[in-house]
Amino acid sequence: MRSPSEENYIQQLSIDCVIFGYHDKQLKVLVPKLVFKGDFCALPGGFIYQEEDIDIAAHRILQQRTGISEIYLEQFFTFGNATRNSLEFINRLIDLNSDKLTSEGHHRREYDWFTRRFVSIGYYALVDINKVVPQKTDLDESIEWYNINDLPEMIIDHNAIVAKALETLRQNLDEKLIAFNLLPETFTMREVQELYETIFDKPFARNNFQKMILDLNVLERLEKKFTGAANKAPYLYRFRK
Amino acid sequence: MRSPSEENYIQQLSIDCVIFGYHDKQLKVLVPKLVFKGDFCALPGGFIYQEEDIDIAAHRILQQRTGISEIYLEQFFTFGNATRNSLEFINRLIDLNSDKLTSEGHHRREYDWFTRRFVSIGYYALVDINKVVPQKTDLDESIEWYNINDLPEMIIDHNAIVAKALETLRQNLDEKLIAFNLLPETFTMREVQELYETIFDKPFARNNFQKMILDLNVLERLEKKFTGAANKAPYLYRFRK
DNA sequence: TCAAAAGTGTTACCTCTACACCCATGC
DNA sequence: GCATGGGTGTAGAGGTAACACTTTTGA
Repeated sequence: MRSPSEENYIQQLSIDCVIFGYHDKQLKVLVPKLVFKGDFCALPGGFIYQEEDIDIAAHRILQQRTGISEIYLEQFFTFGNATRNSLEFINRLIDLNSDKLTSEGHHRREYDWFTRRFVSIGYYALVDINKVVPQKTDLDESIEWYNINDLPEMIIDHNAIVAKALETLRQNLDEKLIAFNLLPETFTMREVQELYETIFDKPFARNNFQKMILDLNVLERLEKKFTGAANKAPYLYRFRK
Repeated sequence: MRSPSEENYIQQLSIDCVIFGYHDKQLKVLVPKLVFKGDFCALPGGFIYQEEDIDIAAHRILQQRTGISEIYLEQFFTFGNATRNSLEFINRLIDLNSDKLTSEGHHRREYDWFTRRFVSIGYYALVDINKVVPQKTDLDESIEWYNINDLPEMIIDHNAIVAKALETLRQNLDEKLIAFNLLPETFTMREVQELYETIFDKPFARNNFQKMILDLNVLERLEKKFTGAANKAPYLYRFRK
């Protein structure tokens, strides 16, 4: 793998992705941790090739990290404060990892590439968490799902980027009917409701919620799902586009 | 004034502004036409200094073109198709203006700067059209307000940028109470209604509209406005933040 | 038979809409 | 007085929220 400074990327422009998943009544975000000492966490991100649409670049980055190609993806905001650079982060990283790194030749170019001020285009993705096998890059020590309320501290403004992504997700959820991207192929009405309650962090009345969702006319009712529990078996539903 | 290629700008990143005004029951957009032969129109735009927030850059560009500094301004989308470059436009411009231009030295650098692929951050502004004195730059032959339904053909994807801006404006209008930025300091209820009808391109019932707007609790009722017409004088209102 | 959870119905309430009416103004 | 446009009131429609009830399931 070549270094960013050797690739034919647009300079000082990056893409950062907030990948939302849902499991166990928790909204989660996929966050890699870098191989370097110091517990540096950063959103999955990347750069844009000279001849590449930004949407395509975002898809490429997403596929790299999740292993799946059909992903719901939406641009939501572009972050461009002048202070958005990795200088502080990179210097601390070098300080803590001086054994592995030298600051000459090749590394010098990398340093110059990474420490400049970047403008970053934010995308959020909604994925079925069961279909994703998180993929590490060479630079990742690990990549994990974190509960959105329990995110690690991330570099630069990445925590703020997640906050803005969540805000946009809430605004778009009803209008664009995108919540189902977070669920598996089939699901019960209770699961939909719990997802909504998690995203909006508030309860919904069960009967009214069911009515509201069914009135959207986007769900197909399938057979019942027998769970073995001592109660009426719920129907399964499938989202139809 | 120095040329863009000589300034310390971020490369391949630009800002384009859709400046909305309102007059005579028409929603208008401020569009400059370039000095060169060939009727080239382009949205007011510019570039971002290395040490400048993108919001500040947008304000700077706006102030340059409108002469006013307190402007309602909002980022709405970032346009980044790989085909977004001015190559075709610049070549046609040079063809048509070969008498004024040479392609050597200084101009060569300019050519290289302008013909690369650009990613552009879109902002829309809402201004009181009476307060604006449109300002030409060195490169503008003219700068004029165009009805949004009667825009000239603009370079690259600028017409599409306006369309997306209008879409966003409609979405944000009610929630963010920003329509009043398009009106003068004081206005009648009829003027507010006509503005809304223009933006949404549909009629509203007069009494219900009044109730809806007053229920927002953001207007202050002032004295009556006697127009000389043979009917009841309407109240003036002021928007209070 | 019972508890738990799913499905459905019903009513009260609020909001939005359409219609109606009255008021001020200048001719 | 009268035409014109502005301001306000009100009943009906439609939608939302709260409550109630029935059904299914396995222990």
